Amino acid sequence: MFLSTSHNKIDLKCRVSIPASFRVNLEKTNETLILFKSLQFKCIEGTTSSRMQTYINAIDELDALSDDAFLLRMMMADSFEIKFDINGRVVIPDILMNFAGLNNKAVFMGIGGSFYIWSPAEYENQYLKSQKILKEKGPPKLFIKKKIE
Amino acid sequence: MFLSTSHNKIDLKCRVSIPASFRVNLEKTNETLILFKSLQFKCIEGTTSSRMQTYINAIDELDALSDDAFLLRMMMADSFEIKFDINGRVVIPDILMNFAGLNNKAVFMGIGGSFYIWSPAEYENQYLKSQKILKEKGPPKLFIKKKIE
DNA sequence: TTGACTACCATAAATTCCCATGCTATCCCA
DNA sequence: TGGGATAGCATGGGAATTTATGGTAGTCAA
Repeated sequence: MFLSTSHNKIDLKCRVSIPASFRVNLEKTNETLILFKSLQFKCIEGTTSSRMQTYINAIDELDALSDDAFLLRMMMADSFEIKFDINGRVVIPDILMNFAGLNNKAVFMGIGGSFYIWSPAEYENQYLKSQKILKEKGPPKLFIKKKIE
Repeated sequence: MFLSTSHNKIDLKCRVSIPASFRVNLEKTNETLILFKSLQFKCIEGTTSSRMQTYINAIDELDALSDDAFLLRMMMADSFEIKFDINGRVVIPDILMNFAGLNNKAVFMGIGGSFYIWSPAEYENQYLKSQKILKEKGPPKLFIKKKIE
């Protein structure tokens, strides 16, 4: 489970500390870290090797010529298997730095099965957007249902 | 089940004792504690890891582009897996301290499957509000029905 | 031989762990 | 039934560990 949010610094070598709780989550299951371009947002998505494998398997299930299959393959193409240094830091590939508009700060946002890496500005946007939706539409249906039961 | 209310002190390190009865409830089922921003109130909500896992699983079931999925992911980002010290104390993350307006006192309020942590002032507000509704509208229908049966 | 990349070392700050203390509720026996 | 012993809980403090981050030396390829 990837949870919580934290703001870490990216140095001149594009190195950044992965939050300790995320690292523990990976080590616990002996998984490697995969980083790739988010399909929905201007951010990097990080996940476990095994979860990535399920995406790959999903492609085989799809119509090989479908748009979905096409998109998933493009996603794979910009995926990177990432190694940690002894202090729990990783180097973010240039392609991903540019894609997410990252510079010298990264916001790590755990979302359960994976996590996002945002630029501070983009993170702020998304956070405000969520507050707006919450105000206008209220909490998710699922959440309300579960609570009453 | 989390029941009853208690007032505990938050020290300078943002540590606070979780009421013993809540702790027993977690230990009994070997669950870890998750704290997150309430979606409805200006307070922290506490729940079990397994309950949080059901929300996470739900995200995969939802339309990934929907508002509900978006809000649930944001909820994960504002959730923290919390460890106890040997005395049953936890550290409340800064983000949650600020969100709930907590300072040096916390009111724990069990509500069944989860519990709330309020600032004393906010708790007082909510309590008065509930008393007012009770006076004007009487007890909830659900409650009356249960009692008669 | 220069530039990029990797592996490792160093350090300050933050966090965690554990021991100690005081309080309160409970128990037990005279 | 009263009063002291006991156990569990809430809280304070400080030592030990971990984390985030800066830096350097070694390595490989162009």
